[in-house]
Amino acid sequence: MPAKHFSNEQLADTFNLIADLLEIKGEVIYKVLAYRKAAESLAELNQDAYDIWQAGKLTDIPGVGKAIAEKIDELFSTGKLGFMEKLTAEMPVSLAEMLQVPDLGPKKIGLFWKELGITSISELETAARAGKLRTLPGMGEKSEARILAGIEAYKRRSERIPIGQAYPFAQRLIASLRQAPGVVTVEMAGSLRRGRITVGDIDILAAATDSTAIMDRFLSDREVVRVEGKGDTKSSVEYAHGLRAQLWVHPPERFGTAWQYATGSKEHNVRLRELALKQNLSLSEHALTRPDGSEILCATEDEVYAALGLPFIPPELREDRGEIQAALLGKLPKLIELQDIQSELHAHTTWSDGHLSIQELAEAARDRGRKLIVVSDHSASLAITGGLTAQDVQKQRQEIQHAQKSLGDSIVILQGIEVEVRADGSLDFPDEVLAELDIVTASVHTSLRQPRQQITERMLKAIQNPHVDIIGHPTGRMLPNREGADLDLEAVMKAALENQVALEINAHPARLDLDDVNARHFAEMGGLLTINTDAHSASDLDLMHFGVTVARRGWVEASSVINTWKIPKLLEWLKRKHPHF
DNA sequence: GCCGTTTTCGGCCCGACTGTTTTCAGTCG
Repeated sequence: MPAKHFSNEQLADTFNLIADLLEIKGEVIYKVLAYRKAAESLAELNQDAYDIWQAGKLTDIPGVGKAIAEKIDELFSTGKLGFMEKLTAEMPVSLAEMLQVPDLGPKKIGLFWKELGITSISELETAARAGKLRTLPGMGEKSEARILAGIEAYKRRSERIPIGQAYPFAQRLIASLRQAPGVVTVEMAGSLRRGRITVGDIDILAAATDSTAIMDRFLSDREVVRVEGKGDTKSSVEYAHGLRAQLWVHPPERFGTAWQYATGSKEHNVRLRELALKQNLSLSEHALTRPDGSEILCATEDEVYAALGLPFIPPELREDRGEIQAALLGKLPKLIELQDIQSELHAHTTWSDGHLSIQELAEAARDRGRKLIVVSDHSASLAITGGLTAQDVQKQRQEIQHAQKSLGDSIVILQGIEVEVRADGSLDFPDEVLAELDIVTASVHTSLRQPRQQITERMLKAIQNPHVDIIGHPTGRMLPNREGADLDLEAVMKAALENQVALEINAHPARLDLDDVNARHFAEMGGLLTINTDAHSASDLDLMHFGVTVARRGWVEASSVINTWKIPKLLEWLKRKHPHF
């Protein structure tokens, strides 16, 4: 049977588009939600929907029932979808994009389309400027102006902000808000607190008995370019570059429910509310409410979860990926913490493109509590970094010994390398040199666009080298714009497991590679991970928490991460490929 | 359109803010 392949992502896009169009058309909302749920579920799937289709098990996918399974079947069998063709004959697809405009929703898009024939954002802008919108029912001058402001905001708005930018910005904002009089607590919430790699906006939650002072401070910040909304309990603003933030203020005795609510994810909160309803409790940001209207107030999140019979669920797990079920069964993982990190196994010095000498790097690592640091400069073929040749290794060894003598037993310095995996899968150094080094990280920096099979085989070849300990930033992605290599990660993980190679979670916020989902999968296979900053300067060493957050989002425990191990255990592990230990 | 340890039919999470309205609809998170 001729069959066309669609990725899970493509299927999800299709059903999301159907949902958007149906919603604008005015279809009952639960049908729309059903399509969105199916799309979400497909996007999150860690298995190819095509394989599930071939096995005839589409309806095993959560949110996929008879009707949606038939549509997936039609897509795979014929490459087309009659339902979609009929829908797009009825209404232009460009209507769906209008949903991206803030303060513009499906109802108004439907109204403008049916009454004025408006089908795109630019047509909407023209009509608004001509004052045509205000004449419609439910519309007025203010609504028209609000839509124009929304269109302006949409044009300014960038994509989601990388965590590396949003996090420091949020920290400064919170530090400022904490100075407002009468404020008890100010905390990060939303996707930033959950550690998503990109965030749509910054969510902040404050506890105060009177919200006036902190709201004023929030709204009058000199970096604010637009106030999107303001109230006693909730306000939102936009800063330059399209970055947005919102602030909720609740009384201290209700801070627990409020923080839980503001942290999300939305899907986690829906599951939690469903669980509450089964216990005859209604959960909101204000309280848990019994049927008679009496309230259970929670000042902490612990109390919220405890009231529902659950242990505390760490924010990084709150993505509706099985965490509530695991909590009910008492099977939540004991997540790795920043304090568990003993060693930094990936850092650069002036021997390649780093900014610090070996001694300075070791001191900086020691000052941050590390017990061991690996000097892992680039190898020579990555010419732009001025990397090491095999001949440089001995000279560098001497400098390391010198630094070790000077620093005594305050920190252990090992000699490693970030050896380049060449385009053909061979490594930049001969095996004898790799064996002599203390630890070897192999990384891909070039020819990342090789076809899937070629780059996968190249990676497998590197993993099978008898002296490779770690694969650095496995996919080579750069956030937010450069996609990683088209690797068969399943095959890479299997080979890494067989060859006792650890996969890196690179903690630099531009990489965060492996990602959370794959780190979880590999750890569940029994694989070993390592979390490293890839530091090129002293301050880079402070980025470790981003990598730990990725691991936590991947349900990873400290025992799976080799640089949490005590030094003797780590050295014992290295011995298997570096006999001199 | 999906789903079921209260249901195969009748539900499907909860509240703030805004604007257009005199009690509510739309949007957002």
